[in-house]
Amino acid sequence: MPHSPINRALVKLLPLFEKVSDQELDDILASATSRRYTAGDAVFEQGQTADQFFVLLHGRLRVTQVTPEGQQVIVRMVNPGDLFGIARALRRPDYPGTANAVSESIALAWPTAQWDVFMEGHPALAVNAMQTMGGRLQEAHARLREMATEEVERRVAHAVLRLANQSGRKESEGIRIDFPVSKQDIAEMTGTTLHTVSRILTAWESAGLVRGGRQKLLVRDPHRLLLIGDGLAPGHL
Amino acid sequence: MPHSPINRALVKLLPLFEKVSDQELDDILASATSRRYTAGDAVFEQGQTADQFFVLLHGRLRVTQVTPEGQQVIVRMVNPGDLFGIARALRRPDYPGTANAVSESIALAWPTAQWDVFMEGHPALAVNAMQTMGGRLQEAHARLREMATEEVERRVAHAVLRLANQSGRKESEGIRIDFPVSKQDIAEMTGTTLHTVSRILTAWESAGLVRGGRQKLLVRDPHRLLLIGDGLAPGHL
DNA sequence: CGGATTGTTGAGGATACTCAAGTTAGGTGG
DNA sequence: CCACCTAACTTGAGTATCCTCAACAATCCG
Repeated sequence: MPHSPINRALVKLLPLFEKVSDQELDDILASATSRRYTAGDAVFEQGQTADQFFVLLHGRLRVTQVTPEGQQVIVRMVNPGDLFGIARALRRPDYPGTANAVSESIALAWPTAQWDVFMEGHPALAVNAMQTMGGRLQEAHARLREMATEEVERRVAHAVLRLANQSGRKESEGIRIDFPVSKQDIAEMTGTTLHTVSRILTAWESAGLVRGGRQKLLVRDPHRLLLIGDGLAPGHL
Repeated sequence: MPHSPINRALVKLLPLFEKVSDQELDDILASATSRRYTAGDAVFEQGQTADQFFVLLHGRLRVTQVTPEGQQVIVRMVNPGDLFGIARALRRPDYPGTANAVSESIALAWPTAQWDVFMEGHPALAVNAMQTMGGRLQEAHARLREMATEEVERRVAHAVLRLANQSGRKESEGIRIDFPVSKQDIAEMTGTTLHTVSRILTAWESAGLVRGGRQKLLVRDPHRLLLIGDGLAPGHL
């Protein structure tokens, strides 16, 4: 599969490549390889030497970190168009987390050495990459603020809304999270246990806010969920 | 005070300007102004239009965010050499937090409009700035992981160690945090209350790990603190 | 049709918060 | 220089949230 020629049209519209000329883009794509991953596959693992960085074209990835004690934390979800595995930009020799495909995924990969070349040679790309990191930093701070100040139910509400915004697809009955999410996953995003998540979601389901199922999630009433997230709706009746 | 000529030697050694030529540096400094802040002063406030970005030359700043409910969270401490207030890099029109001097401080300031000019015109600077953001992102993730998985005492241990590493000065008896830190501050860094911090620190003081005082903190035994942080030493007894 | 993964629900208990005094330290003005 | 005032801190008691432990049910997959 590697070294198949990559179609410029596929990536031209990604925000990451905004204001990058066709000429530059061809140059950039020349050193890329395309890879396919099936659900469950690891794109890279925590601690491994960071010899590549990636852009996700299709699918979803879950990036996790494992604590020394073996507890897992979900750092973020990678959505199509996202840059990931950019350990090099952090001047790290290894990947700080593990990236797993949660559904069938396709990514472009470049050798790490290309990073600095791209950054120095394509200022527009550098600005876009910086913006990507900025967005990620803001999300991390938002989550920190939540973890520091909010009770579990509100954190779960925010996590679910974030999933709906980033990876939701509108359906007749609400917003569907269009990849498999387990209660354990939500627990690892919010710093709680799957038990607590289960209790909260069943309560919400009774209230008609969401509809769950085995690794399925449909948000029926985002507005009321937002109220819960902001502490303006009951919760602990 | 503004528009006094700025000495190149003062900033030449900062990591941010590594590999930036003298020529470029002069160009960059030409549009900078230098400002002084006394303890307590706000450099900028949350929500304010981000018309400048800064580099701290001397002193310490505390960057906080306030939740809609009025709870404060300390996002980070700014140390000499650090870039801060770079809302522009995040494509934000306003500052996402408030920066207060905790001790006498001096900073360089540039108009926001210069940001893109610098990034496009000085690739070395762009790479360094990206690295700065990368470091910050890693710290945010580390804190997230802590908040998600660790109990309060361990989080406090990590926060204190982080302060010691970033802003500590070696003394005969240990590592002194060389600016005023209150228990409230530590609480706002770790997502707990000043009461709990007080209880933990007095316990540590009895054990000879630290020595406290009104807004004072001296780490006497970083090694044992690290053990507590990693969950390898008692704590709750 | 088993086996495994995922999810549900209950009971009990611990961590850490809230509420409530009170104490100490530092700065300020008389 | 001392008295006072405030901000920072200490400490105790009661309690709520949420975790742990435990058993069981449902769903998916081969």
